[in-house]
Amino acid sequence: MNELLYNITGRNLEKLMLYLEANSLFFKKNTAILSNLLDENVICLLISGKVQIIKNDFNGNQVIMEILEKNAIFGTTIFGINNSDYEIKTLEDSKIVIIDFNNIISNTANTVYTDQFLKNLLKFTAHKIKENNERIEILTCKTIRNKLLAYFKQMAKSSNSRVIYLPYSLTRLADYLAVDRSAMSRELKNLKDEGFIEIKDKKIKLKYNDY
Amino acid sequence: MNELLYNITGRNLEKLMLYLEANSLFFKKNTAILSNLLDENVICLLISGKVQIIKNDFNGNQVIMEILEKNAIFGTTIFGINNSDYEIKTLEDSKIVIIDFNNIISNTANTVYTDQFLKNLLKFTAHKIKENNERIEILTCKTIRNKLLAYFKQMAKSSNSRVIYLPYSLTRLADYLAVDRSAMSRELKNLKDEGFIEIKDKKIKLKYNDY
DNA sequence: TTCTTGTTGTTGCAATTGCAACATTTATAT
DNA sequence: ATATAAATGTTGCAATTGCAACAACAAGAA
Repeated sequence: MNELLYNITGRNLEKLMLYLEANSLFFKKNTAILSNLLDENVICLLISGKVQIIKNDFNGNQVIMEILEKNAIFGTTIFGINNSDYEIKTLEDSKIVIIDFNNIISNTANTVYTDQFLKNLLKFTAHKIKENNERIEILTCKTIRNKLLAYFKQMAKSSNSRVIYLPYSLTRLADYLAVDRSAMSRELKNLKDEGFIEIKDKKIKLKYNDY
Repeated sequence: MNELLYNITGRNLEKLMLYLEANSLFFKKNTAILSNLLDENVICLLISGKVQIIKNDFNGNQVIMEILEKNAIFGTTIFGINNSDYEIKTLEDSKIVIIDFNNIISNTANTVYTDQFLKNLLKFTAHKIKENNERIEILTCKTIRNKLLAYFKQMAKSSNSRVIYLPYSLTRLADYLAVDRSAMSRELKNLKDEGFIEIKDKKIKLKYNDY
């Protein structure tokens, strides 16, 4: 179940979709979607299938930003897909519900289900803000070492442990930190050699105190 | 009027505050606030006065992150004030309304005024996400030049013009881009010398085509 | 298995950057 | 008006980084 539809079922769900003028669309595999909506302000629920977000950087090469699975939530303006540098494409046949953000804000229904939907969405946006702020905190560090340490600090805090597990590959971590992978690899080695951390696969143990 | 209270007045406003268990607190000038709430999830409305957000960086020096005026909205977890590195302090006698985010999400009132409040807050969070995404887009550029160009591009897009006006000082711009001020100054000079831009005070004219 | 694709570690080198320091100018407060 | 604080421009230099290239390895598909 999509988190935006938490606690909304059956007849209420139907009424909600009607009220928000939600469009349920079906896209074939490898279809570009939203290309005509990039200047709108829409929220999309991926009901089934798989979708990827691609960015065309200024050199002309395409970078895969994210791959979204069932129940993912994505969108345009408010979710970072600002402009024509981006492309959204299905990787599999996909069913997507598209909702205009303005319909959410301007509806005057004030029913149990619209209320629940607003709360669900608010929870989602609040979480998104937290994620973004955490990344910004890291990205504003001036050196790769400090970026890594800031990242470790956040991970340690959220898991409440000085042993942390990388949720994805080092290659993707380098993307997340917005640094060169090989330079990050070098810096990880330095931290290891200097005794600050121990790494084994995706497990990192912090050996300093003030993390 | 605070934007979170848009379209909520009089008796409804009173009822809303009651329902959300909002606390209206008064703080003397130069008082640390929220220090006991940093692990909670609260939203604060600055009704009157002035407040600053300070970050203690790892070198021990304090950086003023933001100065907030009347009607500002700030908070803890969901608004980036994650941990003990931050301090929030009044610069003047200030009146602040504090609302627990959980009370917003979990209330079951479903009235005209709670509904309006949810929409107002949602609008605010959506805007915040957009701002954050824009900044992240800039911060992930690998060189100062590319950061500047990405920033210019966004400014040009939002003002729909290739003449843009910096909303704040170059010193603060350097902070926003998370680069050294003097290095940024050097790069601005390069862009100027190479004929890509013209700068006069806070006015920048973009002289290249694919912005 | 074999092929393909993606991840990781490593290193030399050139380019970029942060840092420190200083002079000027501009803004703000008294 | 004068003093104080903040913003800007500039530069040398050392440190950090991105980039390119390659080898080794792992994972997954055919």
